[in-house]
Parts: sequence; structure tokens; C-alpha cells
Amino acid sequence: MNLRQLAQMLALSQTTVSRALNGYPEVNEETRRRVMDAAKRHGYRPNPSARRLATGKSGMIGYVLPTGAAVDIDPHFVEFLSGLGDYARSHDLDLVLSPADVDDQETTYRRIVANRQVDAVYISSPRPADRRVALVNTLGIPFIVHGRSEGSDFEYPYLDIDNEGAFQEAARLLVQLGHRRLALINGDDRETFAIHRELGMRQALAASGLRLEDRHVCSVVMTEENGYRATRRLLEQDGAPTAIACSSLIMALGVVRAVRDLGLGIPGDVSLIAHDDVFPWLKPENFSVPLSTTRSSIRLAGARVAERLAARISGLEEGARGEVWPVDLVVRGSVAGAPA
Amino acid sequence: MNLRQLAQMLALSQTTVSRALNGYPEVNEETRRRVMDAAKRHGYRPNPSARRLATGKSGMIGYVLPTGAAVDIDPHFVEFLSGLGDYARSHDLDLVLSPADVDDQETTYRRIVANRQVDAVYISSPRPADRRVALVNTLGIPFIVHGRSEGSDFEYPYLDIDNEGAFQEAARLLVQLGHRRLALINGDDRETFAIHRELGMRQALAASGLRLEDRHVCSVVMTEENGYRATRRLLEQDGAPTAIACSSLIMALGVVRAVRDLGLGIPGDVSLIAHDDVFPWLKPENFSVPLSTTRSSIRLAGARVAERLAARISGLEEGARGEVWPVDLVVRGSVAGAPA
DNA sequence: CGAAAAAGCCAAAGCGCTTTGGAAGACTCT
DNA sequence: AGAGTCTTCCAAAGCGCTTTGGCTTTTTCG
Repeated sequence: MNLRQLAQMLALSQTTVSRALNGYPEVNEETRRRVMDAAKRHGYRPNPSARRLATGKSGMIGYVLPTGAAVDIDPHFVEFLSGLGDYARSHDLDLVLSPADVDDQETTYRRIVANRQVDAVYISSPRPADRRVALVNTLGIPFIVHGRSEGSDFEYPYLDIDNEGAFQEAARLLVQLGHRRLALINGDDRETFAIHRELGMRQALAASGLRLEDRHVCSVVMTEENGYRATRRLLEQDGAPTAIACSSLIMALGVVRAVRDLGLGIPGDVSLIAHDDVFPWLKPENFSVPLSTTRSSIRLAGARVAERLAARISGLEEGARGEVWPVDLVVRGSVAGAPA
Repeated sequence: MNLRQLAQMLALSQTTVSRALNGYPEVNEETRRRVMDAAKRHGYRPNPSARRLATGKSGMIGYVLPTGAAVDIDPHFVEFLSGLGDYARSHDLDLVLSPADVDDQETTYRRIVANRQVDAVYISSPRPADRRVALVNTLGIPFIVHGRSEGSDFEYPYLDIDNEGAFQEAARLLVQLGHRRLALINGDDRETFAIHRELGMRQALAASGLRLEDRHVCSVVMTEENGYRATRRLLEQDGAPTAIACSSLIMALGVVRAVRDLGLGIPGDVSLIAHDDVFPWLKPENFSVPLSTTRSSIRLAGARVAERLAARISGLEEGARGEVWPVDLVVRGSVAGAPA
């Protein structure tokens, strides 16, 4: 059942039927009711391909997915997706993942914009002066950055959590507990979130006349194994740290294992605070020693990003509004006073 | 630059240019070269919306994503996606995720098929006589099932791993080591993979005159916490099992923690074998006691599913071919002879 | 050499929707 | 009553591609 048939059936023109259905004002309310009624009764659904060709709107939001034999998609992605999908569902949006070579995402961005494949995109894991952000900004497609990309000469809309504040608070707590040598096991420090977290720690320490030694900072891909390795390296050196902040629960698994392997204890010998993105399948309170965390639901962020994308598509939101969510510091058993 | 302009530029008709570009035979090779040349030089890219409207083909593969406030996307999904995306990239396919209410996916399947939004779909985590499989089968869109759905009265194409054989082998090994009371901590037993795994264990045990007691079988959502709880429940009962097979590495984390909490040891008191889908961020060899596993890369499966979908779209593959991959049993330190 | 077949190209008709530019009729106002 | 203004609807022109049906021109072959 297409528009023409429906129009014929109602003895109206396609124009009128189309307008009635799309809520244009220049149609009699009585007529509109008749049209909508008939449409519903016959289960008429406008053909999206045709609509897209005519309007250029696709009803989809896009994400360029970096891929490659050596590229692993972050498990955080799936949680973000849960939130995004949940919102998208209730608003009839689809999400299209366009896989791209990790080293050439520009081509893909250009393609999806030129082809008008999606109405909006989001960008995740941004870096300082991220080229993707600059690109979509000039391409003129609605977008939201999940995270921040600093050092660009333009404003852009984003949603981020207060990584700096979170790790600042975490470090402050540890210092208050008497720790003097803190360590940070961070994610890839080319990404802004990691930079902010390091910055936050440095600031908190500086405020107490302390500093974060370079040898006490690790930047690695966030796997259990890397958490383990980093921890061993940290704890086996002279002047080992007595407290560790860790950028992910997954790495924290490795931290805990390493501490145990070294015959040390949490929080007796080492205090630990990790960042928790709130996975349903791995909870900090269930660690052998319940983990203190800086907590922020990445899932909620996904839903919010979807919401704002929808708003931008429909013109309800515009401009370069940045949104920074506070992060909870949740204290559990994994922190204690510094060992004597 | 659109087709008409290109045709005008070449002083040819749109027909000829279109045919030249799409490799139809009724065009002079010399002409074809000229056309392709000009197309490349001017960076002509056919408008996919227009092409889609004309042909009904979208160049996308689809996945209906069950969502809901209480629905968590499985972290396995992201690994599968890595493989799928990697293949899709090299073949210019996009993936569209259509979020659907977990309790009404049919509407969404019908929509994406009726609207011809995608050229093919895949279905994951199937159950016996899965209605989604029956649905897409009757809807007539190319599809592949990742997993199996038994008890339907029709054939369909699928890719699955030999879950039954894997757990059979695992159980056999444990029995050979002298274990008599085995337990299974399984995933949701409404899904085929879980059913197959249980079946495999039962068969192996039966072959030795043993049986898997119902109280030694747990079926839970695969989280760390559920692994922990299940293990405590198992080990705190009379006639506790001396060996556990576990359907996921994530649950295995909880198993290990529970065993430790109970003051028991692996493999001294309890042997453990888990299924490993091969996550880059959590490896069985890195558990405090290296984990024996039944191993199968879900990522490779994703790539293979994409490959077969592409083949089906282009008509290279047809029929209801089922493909079952063998699973490796990798023995590490977590298994030992049964305690006296 | 002439008829039949093949090769190479084109005009035009879709695909199903939105949107522009009116036009007819109803209503308002002086 | 006539001009002007709304209201309500329509015909037709896109959007950019594929594909049908047909028309020349060239090649093939008895």
C-alpha cells in the first residue's frame, strides 16, 4: 500500500494525503482525520527509501566503528549501546554502524555525510584536537561528542563526565588517609578521559604539596592483563606506591590479582580505587575486597547522547552546549590508612 | 555530481553510463573505460538513497537489538561485532542495529523487511523453535542464525559451535580425573547453547554410568555475581561437586572468588573448566589459577557470519547450510584429580 | 549479397515520496 | 457588491538511480 493508492482510495491528491499525514497545517482537520484513519486501517507505512530520497532524512543515527584485525572494540561500548538503544527504540531511531579502517575514518565520515546515510552521528573516545570532531563539524552534520576534545579552535556539543574531578576526589581521599605515594593505572593517554584523570590526580596531590611521579603512572589498553602487569611493575620498584587509582574495573581485576600474587593485601598494604562504568556483569562491591570507585553509568550517558542527538535532528537543540556529569565517589573496603 | 551530469559530460545517456558502471555486458569496452575513468576522475558516487529506491537493495545488514530498561546487552556481543565489523568494512557493508522491545521483536523484523531497510539479517542467541527464525524465514529475507534453533519444521542456515561436544569433552576429562560429582553453571537455559552444553555433560557422564544431578545444575544470567552465588550454593550443600563446568569466563571470575571465600582451592578441592569466547580483555591463562577452557573465538564467528551474509546477498550462497565449528579443549592448571 | 543476429546505445517509465506554485471556493471587510 | 484574504486542495516537478523496450548500426553467415 503506497501513497498513491491511499490517495486514490480517498479520492484525494497525494499532496493532501502526504500533508495530512505529516501534520502540515494547510489541511482541513476533518480531512486529516479521514486520512489518518484510512492510513491506520490499511496499515499504510510510508516507504522510507522514497522519503529519504525526497527529503534527505534517514531516521538513523550513525557511528563510525573503527575496525581492523588488531582493533578490539571496547566492552564499554556495549553498555553505552544499551542506553543508546533503549532511547532510540522509544523514538523510532535506528543506529547504523559504519565500520572503518582505524587509520582512515575520514573517508567513512565523508561518505556517510555525502550520502546522507544518517541524520546525526556521535563520536566517542575523543582525543585532544580530535580530527574527527573537526571533520564532522565542518561537514555540518548534527553530532555529539561523548567525551571531550580539547585544543580545537571551535566549540562543539558534548557529553562528558567529570573525570578530572572524580580522580581529584579519589586522590584527595587517599591523601587524607595518609598516603603519600600514589599511582595511576590509566587507559590510553592519547585519549582525553585519561588525560583528565591524570590531571585530576596531579592537582589533588599538588594541593597537598605532593606529586604524582612519572614512574607511578601507567597508560595501557584497559585489559585485565595490563592491570596485572602495571601493578607488578609499580609494586616491585623501590618506593612503591601505597595507593593505586585505576581507570577501569577490568584492569582492577588484574590489580587485585597482582597484589595477591605479591603476597600483599588490599587495603592493608595497598589501597585501591577504580573507576566504575557500571557494568551489569561485574560489580565493584563483589570484588574479594569491595572496591571503592568513582562511579558513573555509561549506559545513562548512552541514553542521554541519543536523546540529545534526537533533539538536534529535530532542531530542538542547537549550539555547542557542553554537558559535564558529576561522578560519585563510592567508598568501600579497598581503601584504608597508609601502612606505617 | 550525479548520474545525469556525468552522462551529459560524456555525451552519453544515463542508461549507458549506469550500465557501464554496473558492469552490464551491453556496453562497448572502450566506452566503459571512458565512463569509469570519468567517474573516478570526478569522484562520482552513486547516491545510495536513489539506488535503494530503484533497486530495493540497501547495502546494509541488519540486527534487531533487544532493548529495554531491564535488558542488558551481552558483552559477548561486542566481540562478535569486532569480527563482523572487520569483515563488513572490507566489503563496504554497513550494519544497522534496530532496537526493539525485547518482548516484541516481530514488529521490528516486519518493519525492516517491509521497508527493505537491510539486505540481510542475522539472529543471535536463538532458542528452540525460535519464533524470530521462523519469522525471517517466512519473510524471505536472507539471514543466518548464529547458534541453532531446534524443533522447527524447516531448515535454515546457521553457524554454531559444537557446544555439546565441547562440554562432553570437558566432562569426560573431569571424569577421567576421577571426579564423580560434576556441576554445571550454565547460561540461560532457554537458549540452545545452554541446552546443548548441558546435554553434552549429561552424555559424557552417562557414558561412564554417572549422572548430572539437577541440584548440580544452575542456569543464570552470565554475570560475575551469579557465578559466585551459584558456586556457593553448589559447594555448601551436602555431596558438593568436586568439579565445575562453567559457561563463561565472566562467571568463572565469580566461581574462583566463591571457592576462595569458602576456604577451598582450585584445583585441590574443586576443578574448574570454563567456556572461553576469547576476549582480548580477560584471558583464562591469567586467572589466579590458569583456567582450563573450551575455547572458540566468537570474533571469528562474527566475521564468518558477515561473510556468509554477504554471500547470500549476492546469491553466491543459498539453501539451508548449517555449519558447526569444533571447540578446542585447552587444559590448564584449574583441573586436577578428584580429592580423596 | 541480403537477411538475420548481435552489439551498442537511447528515451522514457518507473521506484514512492515531498514540495512548489497555483487555483478554486469560502470568508471578511469596506 | 467587489476586492482582498484565508482556507483547502491539486497537478506536476523533482529526488537520482535502474530497467524496459526499442532503435540504429555493425557483424555474421549461408
